[in-house]
Formats: sequence, structure tokens, C-alpha cells
Amino acid sequence: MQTIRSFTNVIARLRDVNLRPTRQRIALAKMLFEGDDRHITAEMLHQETQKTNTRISLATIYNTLNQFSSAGLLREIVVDSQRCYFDTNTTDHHHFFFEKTNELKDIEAGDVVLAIVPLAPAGTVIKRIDVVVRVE
Amino acid sequence: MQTIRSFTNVIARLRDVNLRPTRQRIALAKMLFEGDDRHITAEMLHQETQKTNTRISLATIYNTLNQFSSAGLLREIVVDSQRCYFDTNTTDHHHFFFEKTNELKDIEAGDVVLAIVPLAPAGTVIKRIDVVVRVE
DNA sequence: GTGTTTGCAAAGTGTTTGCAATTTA
DNA sequence: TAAATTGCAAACACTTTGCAAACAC
Repeated sequence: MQTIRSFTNVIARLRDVNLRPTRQRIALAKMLFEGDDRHITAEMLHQETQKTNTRISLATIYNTLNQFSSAGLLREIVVDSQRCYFDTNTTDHHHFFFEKTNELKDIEAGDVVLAIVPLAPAGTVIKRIDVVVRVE
Repeated sequence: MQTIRSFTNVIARLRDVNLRPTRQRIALAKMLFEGDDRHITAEMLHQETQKTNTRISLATIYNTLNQFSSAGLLREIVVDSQRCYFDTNTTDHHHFFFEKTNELKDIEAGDVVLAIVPLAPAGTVIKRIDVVVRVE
């Protein structure tokens, strides 16, 4: 059965990263990791839980997003100094940011290629290169 | 005389963008636009004013940075969802962000080159492409 | 003088935290 | 039952705003 399989998948995924599969984490993981890749904020997720009679406090959602992010299940995207966005796609890729709607969209791999990558300043290591194409 | 010339330059620059050259704006413009390019936050500028007996309220600094930015005198850089950074270099260029110290550094033009630039999604126009190289 | 700008204090956002109650293993 | 997690409310950090006093022209 689809629901049972995905349920156990989510639990295994949480266990893998040493997070106890609590009711809240399972519910959030299912929302985040089943279906297509998503770009979400804490507030968006919170509203989504409320529509589905899953009662999870906003504080727990913030904490969970940060835990998932530290565990490598999510990736934080910085595009706006007002809000934290998280991406369920943790592979290397870049984003369009729609300034009118505050929405994010993945750029297809291959549609952005850096011809020259700068050397990290002495004593440092490149952790990540973020390319944000701001459109309006 | 150096001081008088720069003083009048700053005033002309403010007038150019239709901002009345008030005591506060002149002081901030001098701090920002004389000398080398800088990456600053409101709080950093505020501390700097306090060290030089220039009394300017934090609210005015926030408002002034936003006005300068709208006027094209500064450019906002989004690297951290906690703080707004402004860059006095408004020409096209990219940044290193040092995650340990929260500092920004320009990447030399030519050290980042996009080999392929994505097409803007239908109905949109690219406003800007930001490349942030996060180092640690 | 008239309209603009400032500074203050208050309000507003988004996020984190301390702690008692609850849940997981 | 021991350790981890949750939810609440309070605290936080950064930023904006309303409004009276001060300033620019």
C-alpha cells in the first residue's frame, strides 16, 4: 500500500539522520519529501499543517526545519533578508527568484554554468556557490 | 582643499538623486562614498557615527540606507537572512561571503564568468544575477 | 512659511529559547 | 523510566512607522 510504504520510508529516513520519528517530524517529512521538490518557509508549512488538521506548533516547525537542514535533508536558500526558505532538493542547482511574488523556481542544471570559478581566499574553502537570477 | 571639495561633491551627488543634503545624509554619504568600496549594515554604520561624534539615530540610518539604495547610490546584497548588507560598489560584480565572520568581499571582475545564462521564464525579465561564493 | 526630514518610542516581522508537560524507546 | 521532543509564551534581533519637533529652501 502506498501510504504504508511511504510512511515507513519517511521513518527510515528520519532514523538515518538520528532524528526520532515523532508524530510531528513524520507529518512534516511526508509533506516535504513526498511529491515534487518544494521551496518553503516555516509559515507556509505551518499553514499547510493547519489545513490538514495536523496540529504542529510554529516553534516546532522552525526547529524541525533547522534540524532537517542540519541533517542534510533540506537546504537553506538565502534570497530575501526577511524570510528563510528551504529547498527539498539538496543537489547542486540554482534558482530564479520572482521578486513580485517572492517565489523560487529551480534553474535546470546546465542552464547556468560558471566558466570561471574564483579561487577561495587563502585559508578558506568554498562551501557552496549560490546563483540567484532575480526576475520581475 | 580636499575636505571642501569632497563636501561639495557629496552634496551634488545627493541633489542629483533628489535627496535634500541634510546634515545626516551628508555625514553618511561621506562615510560611505569617500574612500574604498564598502559592505556595511545599518548597525555597522551606526557604530561608526557614534565613534565620530556624529549623532544620527538608528532609524534615520535605516531610512537613509534605503533611500540611497532606491536612488541607486547603494546596492543591497542578500547573503544572510538576518541582516541587510549594502554595497557602495553599484557596478556588476559578485561576492565571497565568509560564513565565520559574516564578512563580504568583492570577487574581481573576470573571476566569475557565467558561461550559460538562463533564459528568464516567460513574461519576466532578468533584473540581476547574484553569485555568492560561500567560504569558511 | 511650507514642505521635508529627523528622532524617539512603539510596533512589526520572523525566529529562537526556557521550561513544564508529553512522548519515545 | 530515562532521555528526547513538544508547545507555549516570552524573549530576541532587525527593521519600519507615527508623529511632534527641527530643519532646508
